[in-house]
Amino acid sequence: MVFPDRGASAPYAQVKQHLKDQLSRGLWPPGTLMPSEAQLVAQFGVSRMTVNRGLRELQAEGLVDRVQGVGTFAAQPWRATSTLTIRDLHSEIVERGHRHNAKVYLAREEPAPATLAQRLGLAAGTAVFHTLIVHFENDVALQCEDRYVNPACAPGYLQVDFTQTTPTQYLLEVAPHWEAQYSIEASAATAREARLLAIERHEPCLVVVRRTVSRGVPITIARLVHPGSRYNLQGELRP
Amino acid sequence: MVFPDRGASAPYAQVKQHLKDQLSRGLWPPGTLMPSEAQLVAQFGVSRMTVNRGLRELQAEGLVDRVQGVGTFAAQPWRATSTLTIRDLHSEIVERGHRHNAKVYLAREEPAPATLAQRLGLAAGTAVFHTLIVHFENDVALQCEDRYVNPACAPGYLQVDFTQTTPTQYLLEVAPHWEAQYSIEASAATAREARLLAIERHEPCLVVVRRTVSRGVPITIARLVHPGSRYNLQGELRP
DNA sequence: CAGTGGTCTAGACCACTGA
DNA sequence: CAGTGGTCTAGACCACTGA
Repeated sequence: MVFPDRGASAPYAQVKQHLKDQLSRGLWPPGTLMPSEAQLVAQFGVSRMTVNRGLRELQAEGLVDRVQGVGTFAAQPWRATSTLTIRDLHSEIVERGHRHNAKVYLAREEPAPATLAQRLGLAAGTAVFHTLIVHFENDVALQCEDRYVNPACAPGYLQVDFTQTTPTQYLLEVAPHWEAQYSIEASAATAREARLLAIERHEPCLVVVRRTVSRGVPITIARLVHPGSRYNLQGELRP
Repeated sequence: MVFPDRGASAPYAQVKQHLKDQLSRGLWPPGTLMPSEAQLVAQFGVSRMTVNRGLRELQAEGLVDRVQGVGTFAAQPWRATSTLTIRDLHSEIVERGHRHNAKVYLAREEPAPATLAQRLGLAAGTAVFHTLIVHFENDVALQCEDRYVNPACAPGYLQVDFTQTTPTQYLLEVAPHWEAQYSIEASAATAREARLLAIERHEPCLVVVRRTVSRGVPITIARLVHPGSRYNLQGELRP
């Protein structure tokens, strides 16, 4: 039995992989002019659209720079940005085969302090929803989630049972597409957070602050505090 | 004066943007079947390759799932991974218009401890290069860089003047293309790190551990310790 | 079987660059 | 001006899916 095409990937992928190999061998140091589309067409015996697709994907990956009217240049590889997956804690825990549960310490409506109101695009003093939830993996506290929600975006927020679903999951249903900005820093937990997470007062914590926007409207701001000894983020950079 | 095409982007980009808008309006909830390429060809009056490119890019962005023989489906937007730029500290400081300088506390050859040797793909006890450098922004300590280097990849490493260039910059010249794995966590500095960074013994620090590999060969492992009060990472997620 | 997406072709027109 | 990349077209063949 013959397997047609087994092991042989699509032509555009071959062109792309060939250039990638040469780049990683240092054949074209950063900034060097690489072969033109026409040259690659001749070299590989494929159409220009095929070569173009390979080059376009290399450009999307940050491996080459292309300038109309000039040519294609090897890029500085470290400009490639790395991808970091910040996943829903619930799915992360479940995927490890562990048990996730949550304790809700607060779920109420409050007038928004000035700074917060501004970041949510609301007038100071406007009522916002505020929840404080601790998430456990196999009964070990992993995250303290202090969250404010724009009521206009999720009117039913306070009626949700957050021992059964997470705010993230619920908000995704209400406002399916979104953008987020986040910052990651190390700091000590507040006294209350330390108590809720059952850690010592000065244990270093990984703090992620995330602001979520959907179609220009701020939806929610969350401060996610993780004990440094129990949680880390992993990622990779792969040109 | 007429500006031809001003404001009107390429047809494939229009198709893509149109679908993106509809998705963000919630027209197709996650998992829903979206229009086929043939339908979009009819709707937009463009060729199939044009529609295909728009859809392919949406797929690359994680906004749709495409299954051959079945169709195109709206994806779960939160599966999109966010990009986090971890930049060279030197360029970051210079770009802020500030002054960067470095103090080299250690630069020598050492026998590698077992764990480290394993992570560098070397036999235990093999000689490796070890540097300990503190980086300052306007004379404030921002990062303590504890780095081990595989001598085979950068034989001249110890001869470099690291007050003039950074290990990252130098290693990039020696081994231009690479992959990296990293983890980010919060922990206390060691006693020595606290002293070098001029911080209190228990100040929370953001610790990035990065292992760099080029063409399958480990090049270097670095532990980058940042005082939590002086440094954070920022990123965004943008479906 | 009809419908889907994956890919390629051989040509085309264009904007842009630098000599 | 010749050379470059950016994009589109109208067709093609294919693998795959589910009825």
